[in-house]
Amino acid sequence: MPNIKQIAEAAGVSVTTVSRVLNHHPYVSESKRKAVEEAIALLNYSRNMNAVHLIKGSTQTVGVILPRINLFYFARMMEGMAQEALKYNYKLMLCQTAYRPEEERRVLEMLRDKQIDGLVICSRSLPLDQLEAYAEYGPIVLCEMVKDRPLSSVYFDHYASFQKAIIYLWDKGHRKIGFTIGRRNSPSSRRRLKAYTDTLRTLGGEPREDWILGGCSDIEDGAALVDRLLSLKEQPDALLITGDQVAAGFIFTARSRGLQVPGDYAVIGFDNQPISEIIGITTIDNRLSEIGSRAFEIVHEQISGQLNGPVTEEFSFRFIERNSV
Amino acid sequence: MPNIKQIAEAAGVSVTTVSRVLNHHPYVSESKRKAVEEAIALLNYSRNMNAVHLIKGSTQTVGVILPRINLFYFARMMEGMAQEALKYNYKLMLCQTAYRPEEERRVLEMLRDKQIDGLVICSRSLPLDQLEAYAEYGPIVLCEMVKDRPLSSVYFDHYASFQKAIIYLWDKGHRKIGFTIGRRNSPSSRRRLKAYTDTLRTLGGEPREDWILGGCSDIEDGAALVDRLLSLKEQPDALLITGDQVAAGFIFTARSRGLQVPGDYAVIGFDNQPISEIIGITTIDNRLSEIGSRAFEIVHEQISGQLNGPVTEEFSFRFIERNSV
DNA sequence: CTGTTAGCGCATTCAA
DNA sequence: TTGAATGCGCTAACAG
Repeated sequence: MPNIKQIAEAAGVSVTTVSRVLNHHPYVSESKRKAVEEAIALLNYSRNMNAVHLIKGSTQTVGVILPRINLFYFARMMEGMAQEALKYNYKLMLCQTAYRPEEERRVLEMLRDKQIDGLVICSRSLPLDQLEAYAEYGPIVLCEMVKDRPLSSVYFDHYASFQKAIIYLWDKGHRKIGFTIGRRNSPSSRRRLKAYTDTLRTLGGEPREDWILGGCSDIEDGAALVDRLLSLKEQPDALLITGDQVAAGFIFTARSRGLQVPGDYAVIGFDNQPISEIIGITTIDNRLSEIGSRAFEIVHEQISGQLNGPVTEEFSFRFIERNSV
Repeated sequence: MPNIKQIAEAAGVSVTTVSRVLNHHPYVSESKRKAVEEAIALLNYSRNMNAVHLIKGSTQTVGVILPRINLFYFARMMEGMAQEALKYNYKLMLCQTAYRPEEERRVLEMLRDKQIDGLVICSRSLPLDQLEAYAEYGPIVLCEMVKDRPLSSVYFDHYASFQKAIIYLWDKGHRKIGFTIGRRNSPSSRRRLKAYTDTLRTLGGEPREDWILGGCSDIEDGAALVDRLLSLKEQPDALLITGDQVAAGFIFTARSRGLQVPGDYAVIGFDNQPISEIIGITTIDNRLSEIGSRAFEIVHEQISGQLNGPVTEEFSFRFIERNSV
């Protein structure tokens, strides 16, 4: 592969001139530009971008931390980011960490080592303090509620949406309300738990530990939920299921066992995933794709200096009434 | 951010020595190693990886071309790749191209420009000839059947699986068989079309143009399929639906309209997606995750020189009989 | 408008 | 076991 010097020689100009035409600078005579372009074509030249990155100190690449790409929740966010990245000609480094702290740390180190210019964290296991230590190396945006830290945050209010859903169920006459979560100890799960406890207490209901059903991320988990519920001493009559795929798995399996949804169980799903419309699941749209694109956009604005300091943006949710309650 | 020179000064050694401890070379005295490590810790130093990439001529990064990450088919492959990439400490650059040729080309140029060391193409719109031109810059693996070209290929046999499914339907007494596809003109779709035509002709059946239903990628498309079918003059009584999400959308919507599946329509899905087990869809497992991980592995083996020249690997499929036929 | 020159931060040959 | 010197390929300040 030829380098810039060889192009300069072939075109009979200096490397600077070659660099200028490469970067579309003005002040290059038409004749020399032609000569350079011809040499480039002739020798099939292309820049070594690593040299450009080295000199510029940036890579036009943003990293994305998520546990698993093959979950609707994250795939949808990623899609939003990818669309945005395309606009600005940025690249996305996908880092599927499976919630392993050491992998998350490796990505943070990529930020420090200048392999990426910024970072979006969809979900994490590392404590905020550890993330914070890397904020000096480049913008970091979290897709969860974070305030008063050098980290940006784009999120949707899990607390308020849970509250809304619980009140809706309560108004429909349900008193035994349970809910599912993915990871037990994630920041979002903790917010939801708090909303569950607070809201039920306020209403005069009873939050119950055994109605908090962990480990529900995918459709199979929803299917397995039926048996988990049936094995409880006392069963809830309504469920908030965080993820419409999970809800769909539950509803389908429950019905195939002769249980009624709604009826035996009222269900509210989350994310307004396409399946929820088809099955008619009442759900809460938390605008994942928009959160993803906005997260990328913030990173980009911070990299390019249009935005200074961390920002926090809350997205409002949309309650969608269908036929599962 | 300090550089290697400053570390050398702080530690009272030469940059070479610093470089040696950075790269875990032997022949560094314990005392100097200590001094260097202390200086690194003290100044909070880390390497600028772009300089390393420049000098080494590689980035430990593999690009992935796919149209949309939020489709099960691609998310699953990506997951396989990501798992493999983790093993070798490689990074993955996700390039969601929406089948736009100019975006695909941009990724190929990244290969040429040394921003990525290799490339996996899950699905494409560019012709093979154009891809081939970039093969000299680094290993390219396609997830489709490609032979006798400087491109590697890991694929699952769409022809044989379609054939198998059609014969199965035929044996069950179905004579009016149609099928869905995503893009009309993709290489895989063409293979399937050929299998459809060949197999039905051999059996004495009638392949029909109006029973080839394009534009089916997601669950909503499956739901919409019901009306499309009902509006046909003559309807098929059996369908191959490429993607269990699509099949699920179809089955659910059909049933909610009072149609029977199986009964009014027999359905065979594809991919053995989790939803197919829950709904009981007869399907063909094409081992997407394995294809993804093997694709990455091949790129990696070729980058590291363990493998020379393009390889072609076919994965066998698995027919899974459930209750939709 | 153009070219000379000095780095960007690091790995590596070569000589000691 | 160590270090000086060279260069990876490119950009940009500077001088003309």
